[in-house]
Amino acid sequence: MKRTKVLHLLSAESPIEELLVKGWVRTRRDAKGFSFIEINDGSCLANLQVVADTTTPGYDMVTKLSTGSAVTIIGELVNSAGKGQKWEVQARKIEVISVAPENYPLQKKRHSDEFLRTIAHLRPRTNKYGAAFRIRSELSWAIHKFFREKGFCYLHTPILTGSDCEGAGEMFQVTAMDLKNIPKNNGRVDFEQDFFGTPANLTVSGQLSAEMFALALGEVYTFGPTFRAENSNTRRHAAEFWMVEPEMAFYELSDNMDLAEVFIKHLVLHIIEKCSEDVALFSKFVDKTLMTTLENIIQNNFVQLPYTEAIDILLKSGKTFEYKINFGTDLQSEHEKFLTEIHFKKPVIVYNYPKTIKPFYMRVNDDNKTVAAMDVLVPGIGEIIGGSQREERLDFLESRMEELGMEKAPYWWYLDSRRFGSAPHSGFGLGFERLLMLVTGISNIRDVIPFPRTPNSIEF
RNA sequence: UCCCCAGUAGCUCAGUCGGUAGAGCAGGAGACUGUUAAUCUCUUUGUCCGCGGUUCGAGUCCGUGCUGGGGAGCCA
Repeated sequence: MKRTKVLHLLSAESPIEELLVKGWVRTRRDAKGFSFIEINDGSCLANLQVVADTTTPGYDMVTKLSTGSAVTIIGELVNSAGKGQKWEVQARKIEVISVAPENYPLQKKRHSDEFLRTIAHLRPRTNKYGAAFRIRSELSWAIHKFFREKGFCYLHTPILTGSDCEGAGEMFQVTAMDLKNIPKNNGRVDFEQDFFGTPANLTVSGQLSAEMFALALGEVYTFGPTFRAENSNTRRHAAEFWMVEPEMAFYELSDNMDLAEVFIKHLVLHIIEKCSEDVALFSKFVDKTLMTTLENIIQNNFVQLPYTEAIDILLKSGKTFEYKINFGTDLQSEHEKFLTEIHFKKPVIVYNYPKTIKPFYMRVNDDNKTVAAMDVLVPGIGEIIGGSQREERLDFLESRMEELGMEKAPYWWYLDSRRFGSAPHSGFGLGFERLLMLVTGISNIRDVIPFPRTPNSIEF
């Protein structure tokens, strides 16, 4: 007999005479002569209630079924005689696959997120984390679906990179050298003897590679792991996270901003529709304002606000900020919060930042003071997307690199794209985990990553 | 890296003025019931984070280290 999943049983249209279901025991309630066993197999949030009585083959083992035990049930799907569920399984045979002993760490009660992080290998067995990781999966699929329907190519950019100054933060160095016996030349590390013959790092962004493919395939996106060796200790940062980076030929900044908005709205709507049961758990137990927040994102136009106007609003707010704001300073958390949570109360796209605080590849505007950059800020999370129109003019790009004291030689291939058939193009990077935090209301990035990596933490 | 807070039973926590520790849940035993994180009775469990100090006496006060959390910076 073929195994049926709990998800399908609970959404059955009619009774089923014989079925096979396997899963893990969430809880067991004994009555005189029979027991209720709740089974979860991960296919959905809800448990399946199984009723077994003393005549059921295997019943002698039922009383030993503890939370976490794995079982096989053969039985019949019938309308439940009790309240609280439509269907239940009347067991005909129960086989115990394994019994979880009394020291099984997950109990039938609420555990703190901090404790569950210490048992990250077991926490997906809880309602909350099961829901979070089902949503993570669905959100990944939704991203691919969105781009596929728009005719984007999915691009795999390298994880290992020889570029060491992409300006996106501290990088993890990668080497095949014996660290206990590093080859030296005149007292310096001799990278010529390393695997690639030159220093190598883990990628901090696939953008520069993606630009090359956008200028060939038109519209591309990457979706993969990204690494930052920043010593960041916050609930919004991880050393290893996933980033979505679309890159589009012939897109100008406004096209870029419009895509970012449509993208986020599409994904939020998708999750509300496809994961309603899991989302309901989060809005009930994790963040009571979640549905309001998500509706707000779907229904309202994002504010598109030039950086200079953002500065004006902040200056005229009458609020005293810890960090003084004026043209040329970057927006701090407190400023982003003010704009998204107090002033506009919805997502805000700030664009045209001073070129002094943005990287070399962003397109310089006609005022020669600002660049065509844009950051999407959302209430509660802050920056979720950072992007720009890229500088497609070779002379502008080279003089920017010179201004910043960058060595041009390693970028020969990047500059080549501006020599041969250069064209306006734009793109952005979206922090996948931050989007997950947004749609679940989970406030710590460590709780939306299966096995999170943060400073001093690489267990599991 | 900086600032703040916390660390007590397997888990979540309480512990007054400094006098050698307690509850709920979990575990164990029993009762009862188409039960819903079932209920009721009985019951086991402690390196009070480590080290040092003050004191007749420290879970409690002081110093220090470690771990965790929140905020800031860096950023997605």
